[in-house]
Amino acid sequence: MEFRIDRGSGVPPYMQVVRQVREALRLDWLKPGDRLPTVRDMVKSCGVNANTVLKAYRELELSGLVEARQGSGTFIRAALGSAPPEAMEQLRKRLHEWVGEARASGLDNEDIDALVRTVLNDKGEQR
Amino acid sequence: MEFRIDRGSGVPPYMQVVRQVREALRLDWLKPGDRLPTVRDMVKSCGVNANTVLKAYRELELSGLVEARQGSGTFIRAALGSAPPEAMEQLRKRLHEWVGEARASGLDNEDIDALVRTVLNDKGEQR
DNA sequence: TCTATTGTCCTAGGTAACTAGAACACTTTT
DNA sequence: AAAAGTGTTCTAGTTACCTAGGACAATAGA
Repeated sequence: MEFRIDRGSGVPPYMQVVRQVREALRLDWLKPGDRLPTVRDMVKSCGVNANTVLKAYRELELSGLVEARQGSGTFIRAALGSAPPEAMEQLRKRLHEWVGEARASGLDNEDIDALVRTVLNDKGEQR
Repeated sequence: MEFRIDRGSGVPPYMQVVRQVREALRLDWLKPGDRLPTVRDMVKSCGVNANTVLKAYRELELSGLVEARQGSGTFIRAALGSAPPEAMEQLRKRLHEWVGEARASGLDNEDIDALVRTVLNDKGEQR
């Protein structure tokens, strides 16, 4: 599990860590029992302060997703996988194709992001 | 043009305004000559400070997207549309279908967001 | 037992961003 | 000419978050 902290995005680093862990959980990249990087590892690899990492891990712990064991590490506690792997793969494949078409039409990542957001909002408000 | 400021997302309000304007430009919701909401309108509708709006508008002006005319308003100057409207509609339609399937598989907005991000990153790194 | 590793806590300081309130300059409308 | 609306500037204060550095507590392994 590697973390990428994007300074300048405006999103607080500790929040980026939280999101990336949740994201990995949703995609089944992390499973119960897995150990997250050490606080000190994170400090070295991401250049953030120990307190920042701690804040992120604590927030994850409060929401019940991880469990911190002093002296041993921080471990995944719950799963977030929301669909069976086969369905996930199918969806991923089709999305991949769609992105290919979008790129062929001249859209860049930001264009695609904007489009996705509006479609999600449309659908979201129809509930 | 309506703006929604999400406090608690960690993203500075002024940046959210900038992004939403750029997003509207990308989707052809805003075109050259259109006038953005008044600074004072934004203050009322979004509950942010005039300085915050000003900062957002100034950033947009520095990038050449809008033009501020003292006494009259802030106007769109350039277009950002990256694909012809027909292609855009086609892409939107197909994406809409895909989102429908994803929802049917049990994914929520955050799941979908995570999936989109990874696919974009995959493709992005293959360049 | 001893040592290294790990999570945790504390204090102090700094920066970016937002808020509040007032005033000024220019344009448009009446 | 006058009034209303608009962008702009300024100062002061507040808050959230990050940084730095050190120290403590519990666990795992030699």
